[in-house]
Amino acid sequence: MMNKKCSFDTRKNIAFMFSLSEENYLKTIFHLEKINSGGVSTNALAGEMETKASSVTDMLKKLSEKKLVKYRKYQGVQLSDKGHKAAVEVIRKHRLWEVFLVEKLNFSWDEVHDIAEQLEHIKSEKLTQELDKFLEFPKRDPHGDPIPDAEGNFRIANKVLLADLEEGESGICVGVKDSSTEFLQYLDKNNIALGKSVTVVHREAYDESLFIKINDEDLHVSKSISNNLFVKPVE
Amino acid sequence: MMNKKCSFDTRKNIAFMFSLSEENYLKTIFHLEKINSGGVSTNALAGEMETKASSVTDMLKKLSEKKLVKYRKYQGVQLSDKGHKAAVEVIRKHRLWEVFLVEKLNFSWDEVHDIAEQLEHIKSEKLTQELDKFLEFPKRDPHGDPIPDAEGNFRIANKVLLADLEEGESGICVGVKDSSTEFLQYLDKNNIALGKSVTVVHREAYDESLFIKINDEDLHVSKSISNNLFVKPVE
DNA sequence: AACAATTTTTAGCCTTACCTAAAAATTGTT
DNA sequence: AACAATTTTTAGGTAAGGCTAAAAATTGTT
Ligand SMILES: [Mn+2]
Ligand SMILES: [Mn+2]
Ligand SMILES: [Mn+2]
Ligand SMILES: [Mn+2]
Repeated sequence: MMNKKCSFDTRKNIAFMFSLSEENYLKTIFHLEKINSGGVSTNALAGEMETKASSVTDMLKKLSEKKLVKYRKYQGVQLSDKGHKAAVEVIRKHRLWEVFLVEKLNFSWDEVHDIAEQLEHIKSEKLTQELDKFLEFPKRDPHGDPIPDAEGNFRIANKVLLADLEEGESGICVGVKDSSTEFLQYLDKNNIALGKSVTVVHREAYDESLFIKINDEDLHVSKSISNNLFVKPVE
Repeated sequence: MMNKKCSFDTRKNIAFMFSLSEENYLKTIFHLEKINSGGVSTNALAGEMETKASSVTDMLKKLSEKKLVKYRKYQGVQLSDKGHKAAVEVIRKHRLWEVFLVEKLNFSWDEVHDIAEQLEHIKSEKLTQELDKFLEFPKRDPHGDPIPDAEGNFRIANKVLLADLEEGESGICVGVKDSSTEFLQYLDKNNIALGKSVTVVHREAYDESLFIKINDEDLHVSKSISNNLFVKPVE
């Protein structure tokens, strides 16, 4: 018995199809599939969503009934085409709103994620399209993550972790793996920003820390830093 | 036992204080108080919210416990100072987002309300402030309604219904009472827009329809039109 | 192959925000 | 004042999305 309360989006949009919670699950499954491709586990999902495994199982059954995921008991879950499409749409909105906040409203890159978590659930296809146009179809969000186009296509980037560069190699900072306020503020503090060039001068074998040159200055960064900064290798 | 799920707004904002539903009730009570000042009835609220009186009673108890309203059984409800403040904040956000949609994203005034209904619930004080600044502190939304400032102060306007003008009197269109798509599209179709000057040429006594002059053209409008268009009387 | 550890599911509850039906209070009419 | 009509509240339920604790399935280790 479909509840009415649907004041918006009755017309143009098939949207309001998915609840806020469903959208968050889909998005998280999407992100986890990229890491351990081949079935996302209930526990992994519970960890990422900061909820309990039993709650995840409940939701997976619901998503499965709606044909958004392929789910076999005890065997983990995968997005269906329909689920994939829905997840990408949410990610597209999240990243567009992040660009809006930084480019138009003077937010810094460490302040936008939590607000985008809310804005990504606004239902209006026209809004998303017009926002995209207003922002002049940005290719990447403030953290260097790619923004899928209206058809859901990502342009994938040639990027590696700073940690994976060899001694003597250089790269351009193009993204962050960790978008936490803490990490982003560390980067700000040390004058590391997307677009800047960085060179690995020396790798300390014992702790895998790196001595790097950035902004013509020398900096010593731990593995936990180099492992969260993406660079586009130069040459 | 306060449920955690509060991923956003843990820091700066005391917000996430009110649920989406609570905010909608507060907003609706605010609007109804302006009409029948002196206690909003359960039924009026149920009608406006498209819900049942019993549901309203439930919610009024909750709002009352949270000190957002003054509620005495069978005696209707009034906003407390705290509730008033919360309602105004939601209305401020609603109207700012409407301005954003029209001014920046090429929406027309009949398309923005439903999207603003969603956006008005986004929690971030900084977002509201920056949006206000980005829009250059607009005083009115696309329908002519006043936008409260950050302190919650409305600039009230000198406006009357077109229906209340006498024969021979003129006014400038400054707002609409009915913001429905249908009414706004009627106005568009007949070239009536905010800022335009209108003169009452003749009032038809029988049906209270008006023969008006607008854009140098003659137009005959029914009472249900003249009763939903606000004008600022000239002279 | 057997047992232990871990993961996942089930069963049973809770809260929010709705609902219907019935009871109670208020209001209107004679 | 009495009765009827209307409004409002109460009582009891539902669905979504959480939770805990216990049961079941899978995985790892000997
Ligand atoms: Mn983000
Ligand atoms: Mn989210
Ligand atoms: Mn509106
Ligand atoms: Mn609303």
